[in-house]
Formats: sequence, C-alpha cells, structure tokens
Amino acid sequence: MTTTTTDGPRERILLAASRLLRTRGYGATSLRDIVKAADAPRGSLQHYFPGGKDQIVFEAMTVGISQVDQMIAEAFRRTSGAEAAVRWFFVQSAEEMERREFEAGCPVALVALEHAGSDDEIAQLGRRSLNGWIERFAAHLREAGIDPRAARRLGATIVNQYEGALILSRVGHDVEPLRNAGNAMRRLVADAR
Amino acid sequence: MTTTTTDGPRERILLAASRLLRTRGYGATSLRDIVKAADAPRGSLQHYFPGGKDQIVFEAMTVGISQVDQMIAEAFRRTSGAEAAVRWFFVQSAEEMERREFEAGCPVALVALEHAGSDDEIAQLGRRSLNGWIERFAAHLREAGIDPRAARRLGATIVNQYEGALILSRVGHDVEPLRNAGNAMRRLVADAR
DNA sequence: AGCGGGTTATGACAGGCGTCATAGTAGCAG
DNA sequence: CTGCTACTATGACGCCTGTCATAACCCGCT
Repeated sequence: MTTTTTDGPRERILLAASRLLRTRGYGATSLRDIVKAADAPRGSLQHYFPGGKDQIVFEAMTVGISQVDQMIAEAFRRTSGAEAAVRWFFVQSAEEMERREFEAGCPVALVALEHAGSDDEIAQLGRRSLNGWIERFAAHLREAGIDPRAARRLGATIVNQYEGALILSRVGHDVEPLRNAGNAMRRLVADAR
Repeated sequence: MTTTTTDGPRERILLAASRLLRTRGYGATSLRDIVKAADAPRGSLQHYFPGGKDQIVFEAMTVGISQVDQMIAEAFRRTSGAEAAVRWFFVQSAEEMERREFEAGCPVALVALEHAGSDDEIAQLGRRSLNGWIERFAAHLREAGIDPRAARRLGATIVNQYEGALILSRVGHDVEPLRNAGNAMRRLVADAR
C-alpha cells in the first residue's frame, strides 16, 4: 500500500531536478547538485534512475510540463470568458515568478533549446509539450466560440508570448513583462471574437 | 595600418563563438569547441582574450546583439509604415532561421538565462540588450505616431513574441511560429494606431 | 534467529573543462 | 645578423562530470 506520491527520495529528486533544470538548463545541472538540493542520498540515483541523467531529466520535465497543463486548465476553470482566462494565466505566472524570486521559468525551454539539434526523447518531449500547450489554448478558445483557424493561431501567439515573457522577466528580475504580456494577449483574444 | 575588421583569427573566433553560444548556450560551449569551429589556433585564445572565457562570451554576445540592432533599423528603413516594418522583421528572422537550418537563435537568450541568477557583466549585457531592443521598437513606433506609453508596451510585446517564436521555431524545426508571430504583431500594431 | 530484497554509502574510472606556464616560430627593424 | 614583438604550440594543473562496481545497511518475513 505504498503509492508514494509525496515523500520519498525519488519524488524529492524529481522536484529538485525540475527546479534546477528550469533555471540552469541541462548542461549546467549536475547530478551531484540535484541530490544535494533534494537532500537525497547519492546512491539513490542509480537505484531509482538506472537510465542515468537523461531519465531523470525526462521525468523531471514531465513533472513541470503537467504543472503548466494544470495551470492552463485552471485558468479556464476559475474564470469566465476566454479573455479573463488568458490574462489570469499570465498573472498567475507573474505571481509564481515573484514567489520563487525569479528562479522560476519554463520547464522545457532551456533544456529543449539545448537539445534542439538532436532528436532524442528529450528533444521530442520538448516539442510535444510546446505543441500541446498551443493545442490546449486553442481548444479552449474554440470552445469560447472563436473560429478554429484563428484559435490555433491565437494559441501559438499566446505560447510564444509566454515563453518570451518568461525570459524577459527572469533576465530582468521584473514581472512587468509577464503582466504586460497578459494584457496584450487579453486584448488580442477580445479582438478575435 | 591593420584595422583587421574581417579576416584574422580574433574575428573568426568571435563569429564562431557567437554561433555556438546562440545554439548551445554558455555551459555547453567549450573553448576547445570554439577554436575548432573557427579553425583558429588554440594558442590564440590566451593571446587575444586574456580575460578568459567570459571575455570571449561578452564580445561574442556584443556582436550578435548589434546584428539584431541592425535588423530592427533595417526593417524600418526598408519598409513604409510601422506595421510593415514589424512584419518584415519577423519574416526576415524566419528566413535566416531557415537559411541556418534552425541553428540560429537569439544571441542573448540562452546565455542570459543561464546567468539570470548572477549579476556579472554577462548578465547585465543581456538585460541591457533586451531592454535596448524594446526601446528601439518603441522609438520607431512613437515616430510612426503611436502614443508613447502604448509604443513602449507594444515594443515589449514584440520582443516577448520574438524571443518566444525563436524558441518555438528552433525547437520545432519549423518557421511557422516566426511567421505567425509576424502576422500577429503586425495586426497588434495596426490596431494601436 | 536468519534470510533477502529494497535502499544507501563510497570510492574509483575515464574524460572534458578552463586556465596557465613555457617554449617555439615568424617577420620586421635596426 | 641581431633583437624584438606578435603570434602560435603544447602539455600540464586541478577540478568537475556521468557512470559504475562494490559493499554495507535497514527492516519486514518466515
């Protein structure tokens, strides 16, 4: 009866890895850093992740990706109207960015960029997740009565803006880019309807 | 009488470094990789760049930054009307992305992201350049008769979109995000006037 | 009590990193 | 030819990386 969804070293490792990968990227995050940040024994690495670093990175990215998935879903659940939902998404990101003292960031951007030249599972996961977010936004926008083709384009624009605003906010230590992005995208959605 | 603006090993090293840093980032780009890509002698490193890796990275970023600066200026020089200029900027980026077989990318994003936690000269250069691009767009938009506050916001939105679209295009090996971004930003500028 | 499997501890390995010390070469000035 | 300066060559340094082999531990089971 041990589902182990919360406590164990394995989960702590994945959480720490996700956090470090967001902020430092693949190359700059060492396994020794991860176990130190997770306060986990080094020996656990080869036990829980026999696939080595790539397995850890893959699973850690998966964790972060689903967090964004949930945030998109929550945005459209909590608010009424697509415009409000889109804006809520960016405002929420801004608040999380502040809460984590500008150490947040997209769970895939850095790692996916470093692997953009390859075709391994990590690169594919990055591609899939970005397209997944676009489609998620597009689906909600269609549901809000926006023309399907326009919804797809809007979703892509929103994800573009999200990724860019995360960069600018993090580099500039200022949430203004994220807030500004939220307002701009809200207006764009309003004009599309 | 040796201004040496074109040929020498120093210039080749900076060009190669700029290219590698765009695509692989700071941590994943080694000095040995750079001299190999530049077809330059390893001994030249400590001669031309006694400041070590950070000096090379700083100067290479500077090269890339001014390239973007020039592209912004060219966009508003070649076209008539702010909308056309903004769209031309993204189209041009898309074409360059294709030309370089998706190995292009923002000359600062990756490196600046890796240094976002620090406050060294590299991090500051990244911040300055991003804000510089925003201001450049904003200035041209003001000149086109757009309200100053709106121009600033628009400039920030455009740079956000640029950074995000570069990521999506590179990761997805597809210029569609850049082209879509150009259309979206063109429309945004049109509506602001 | 003793066994056994899920965990952890620890150290070694081969290789890459940035940096540096040192020696060597080329080519021009005197 | 001698010097001098600009440039290049090369190897070593200490450190860090991911991976692996090996041994030890803990704890419930029979």
